Amino acid sequence: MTPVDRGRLEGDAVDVAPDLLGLVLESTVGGYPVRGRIMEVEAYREDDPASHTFRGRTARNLTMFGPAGHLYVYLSYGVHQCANIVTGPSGSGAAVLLRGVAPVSGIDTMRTRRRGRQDHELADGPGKLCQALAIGAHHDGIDVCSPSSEIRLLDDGFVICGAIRTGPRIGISRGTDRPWRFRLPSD
DNA sequence: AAAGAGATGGTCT
DNA sequence: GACCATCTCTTTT
Repeated sequence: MTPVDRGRLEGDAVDVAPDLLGLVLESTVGGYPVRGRIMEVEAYREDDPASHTFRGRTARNLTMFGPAGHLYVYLSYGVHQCANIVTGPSGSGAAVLLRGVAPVSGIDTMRTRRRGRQDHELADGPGKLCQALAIGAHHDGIDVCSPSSEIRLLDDGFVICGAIRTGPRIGISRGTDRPWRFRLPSD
């Protein structure tokens, strides 16, 4: 279980996105360690009409224009938090949306935070994984490559079995032709 | 099994 | 004032 090197995240979001599959997202919020394996992601970049950065810098999307390896957190539909890993060279306005993780450890904490749900639906959506890992707006901008961060990205050497599935992104109305959604089998 | 609708608030036009 | 990078519950086939 080693930290992910920032250099691995500095490429184009569309190339980095499938490389994030299988990595481990860890949260130590509240002193409860929780780990989930990244099963589904989507790439967003500045030249992309579906991206928050498409129309340039704003107060909200500033983190996406910053250095790779930081967390971009935003409020979706006024209800749910969504978390992204910033990618690309600094200033490129790109990130990878974390759409789903599978519990690796701390599953009891996840059950508490997502009371009433079956284990397979603890973190199988962008809003759900933020609930399960207790990721909030105050985590926007934190460095997931730093050992001292509450939210971290780790590599446990997991080897992907089977082909990565790709397809159009979910929940958007523009840029739907870009097949920038990536997921592991058995999600 | 699939489809529909409400919640709810920040962001941008 | 419109538009959401969603989730859950309810209703309909």
